[in-house]
Amino acid sequence: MNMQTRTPPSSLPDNSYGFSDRIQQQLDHAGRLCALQGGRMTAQRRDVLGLVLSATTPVGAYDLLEQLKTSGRKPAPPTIYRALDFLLEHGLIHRIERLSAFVPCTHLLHDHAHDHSHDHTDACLHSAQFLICRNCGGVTEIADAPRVLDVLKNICGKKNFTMQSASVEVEGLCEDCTHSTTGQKGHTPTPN
Amino acid sequence: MNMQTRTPPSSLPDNSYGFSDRIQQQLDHAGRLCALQGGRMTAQRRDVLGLVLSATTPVGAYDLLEQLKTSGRKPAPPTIYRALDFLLEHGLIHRIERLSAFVPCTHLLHDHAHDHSHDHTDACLHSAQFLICRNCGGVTEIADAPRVLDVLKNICGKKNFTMQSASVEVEGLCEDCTHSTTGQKGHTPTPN
DNA sequence: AGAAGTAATGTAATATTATTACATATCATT
DNA sequence: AATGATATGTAATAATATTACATTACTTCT
Repeated sequence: MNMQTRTPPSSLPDNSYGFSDRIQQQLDHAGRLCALQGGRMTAQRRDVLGLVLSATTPVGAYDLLEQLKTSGRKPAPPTIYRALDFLLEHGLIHRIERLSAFVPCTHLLHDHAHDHSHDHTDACLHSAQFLICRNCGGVTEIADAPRVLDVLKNICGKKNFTMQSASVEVEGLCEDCTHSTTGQKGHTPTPN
Repeated sequence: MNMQTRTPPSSLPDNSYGFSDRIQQQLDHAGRLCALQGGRMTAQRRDVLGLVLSATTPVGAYDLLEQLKTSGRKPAPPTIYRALDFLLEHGLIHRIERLSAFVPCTHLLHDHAHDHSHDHTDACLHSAQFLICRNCGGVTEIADAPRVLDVLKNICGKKNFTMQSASVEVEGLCEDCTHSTTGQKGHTPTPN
């Protein structure tokens, strides 16, 4: 292996990055979700997901690459892209096309008291809607808007188009940035 | 200048590429539209738009670059990106984020017997919806689906999000490709 | 027409994002 | 332990996009 990093050895599962308890819970939940789909949540993938979960705004692949380097690994682009592909395929993250960057699926971010795995899979796999703020860079997933997807399904039905995935990206100014006159990156986007 | 190309000098407006009559009409219409917005439709921009109009599937920036080289010019990337930016800003083309490629705005493709300029500007500027076929590469703009945009506006209203632009991209199989069992790129996408 | 200012284009270099191809290692099962 | 499948390492390169600065062309004003 190559685990002679500065991070102290831990009995917890693979916490090379000192992820917060909350994020570790999310990671555990993600692990369960992808196990259900027959996927293997390796340490590498877990770390990448953890980094995406830790960010307050979408993260680029090469950003992640840099961050991964601070651990004991020396990853190259394919490493990160493979991890991202895996996470995308299992609906754990989404790609924001307009930013070439990645965010966690919102379902991972909320409470996991009950088993919402079915909801998650149904709703998130390869489809998502986002509000992207041009000022603060914050991105909000609008998972509570099934209507959008319904309308799209309807249209596709009429046109005999077989929908496999869909993305909706709205760019503009979030509530906070709309009201701030400063024109500066005036606030921290509401964290995930 | 640099107009010693093989293309014979023409009395028609800048038809370096031998665009069809239909495309020239569309180009003329586009010229009128962007004049209304105070834009200058130069020969370069016209040629780029013509090439986008001529393609049956979305075209990448570097594809266009190659094609432009066959004329008397020796363009570099900024040339093409500037032209594309101009055309985007004036709602004459759209960018398909998932493909990093460009298509003409559907409003240019249909008949221009009457003045739909207002419709065009309202509807196309910075917002569009697409069905993207993974098999044949064809892309259909669904301009007849204001409902999608309405739903989005509604959501943004509730969240106090100021929408500046929106894109909806649905990926899957078009009607023809859904029905063809071949698994091959079995047909030419319905032309623009 | 000539001068001045603005808008557009040319050019070289480089940044950013993503993939290919092939070697090695790890895991799960027998 | 041997096998096959899955995952990761590594080097090279492809594809997409931007920066910074020089030059040219258009427009307007006198």
